[in-house]
Amino acid sequence: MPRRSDDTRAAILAAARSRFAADGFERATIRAIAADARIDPSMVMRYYGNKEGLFAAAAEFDLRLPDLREVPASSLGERLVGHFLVRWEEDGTLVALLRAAVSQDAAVSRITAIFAEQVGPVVARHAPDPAEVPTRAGLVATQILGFALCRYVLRLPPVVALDREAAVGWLAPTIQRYLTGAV
Amino acid sequence: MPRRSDDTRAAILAAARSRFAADGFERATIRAIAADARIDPSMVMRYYGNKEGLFAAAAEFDLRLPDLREVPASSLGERLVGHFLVRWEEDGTLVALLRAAVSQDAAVSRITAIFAEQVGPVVARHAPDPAEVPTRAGLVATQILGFALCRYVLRLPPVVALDREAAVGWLAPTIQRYLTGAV
DNA sequence: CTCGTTTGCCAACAATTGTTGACTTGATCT
DNA sequence: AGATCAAGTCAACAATTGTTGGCAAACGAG
Repeated sequence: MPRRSDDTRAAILAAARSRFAADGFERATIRAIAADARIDPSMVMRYYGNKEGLFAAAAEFDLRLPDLREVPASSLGERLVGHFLVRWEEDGTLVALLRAAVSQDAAVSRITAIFAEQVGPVVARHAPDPAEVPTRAGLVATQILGFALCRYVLRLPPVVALDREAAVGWLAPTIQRYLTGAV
Repeated sequence: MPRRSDDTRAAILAAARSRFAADGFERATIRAIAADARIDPSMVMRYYGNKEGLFAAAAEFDLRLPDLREVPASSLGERLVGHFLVRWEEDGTLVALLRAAVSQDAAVSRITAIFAEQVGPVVARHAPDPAEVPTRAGLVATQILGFALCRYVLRLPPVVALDREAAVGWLAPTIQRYLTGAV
């Protein structure tokens, strides 16, 4: 059932995502988030319990990986990298997670879970050997998260300068090999 | 000339590196660092000015990349990845830099500088086209930093589980292609 | 309308933080 | 020995933080 405070809750969540993404967990203060949402800081506590609860709510995230069963195995890397790039840019949540992860165990668990539960199955469907699935998913994480780190958090100039096409061109073969390449 | 306080200064720096690496910039408090070094917090201020000054001193870092001019171009990736892994594990400074980078502009500049000044020349010596050097160095950064992030900061289980040999086996071809591969 | 519940704001608390200044100890040099 | 200066200790400040409880207004059910 819809509550009268749903707008406020949503405003808090949106402000929290943006602040967490921009400043990380500790530097994003509840007072700043509340100011962005134009409400009193105490409302945040009422609706989300405490700062960690707010983060947990703001860090809810679905990669929305498409169904790749009909995609030829050889263009898997390309499709995956393309999807990641789009998803990363349209939703700041992943950046918030990444920024918070360095000091927030909850964020680490969330990232771990995302790669295990959402990327894992895709890998499982195409990896040569089931025993290698976690390793391959982990390797995919190293390249995808590393690219996101350099592009959206560190903002290394040459990595920021890459357009989407070039980024896919460089990263896709890497992901492809981590998914299906020989050990 | 050696000062009588050199031992104290070194103890502060060591404690700072370890705390920054373990907790990140904001959660590593001066009080905790001083306690580790068994001195008064005010000594930190006296010798390093403020917290940022302490971090700047603690984040001094040299990759110590070996001279790779005589290495055959084809085993460049392998040598580089191996060196990175060793360096990363013997010195916590890089992890401290990585952890601090999400909220500390100084750390970002330092990482940017390290890759531009220390990795850049290696790339320059082997890249087909000089114009591509920054891009290629940036790509190397995405994979190397991504691996370090997943292994030492996030501690993703499958990435932690890789032994050095396996890690080199997986990453070396990626780095090799970013260094010398076709665009 | 009336009552209870929800929503919101205000002020304040306790803890922690980086940082500062005054004071004491100890070594070094004349 | 006495003077000088670095090295170290102690206590406190000012600001910021997450968090709490009380109170006023708005709403919805009866």
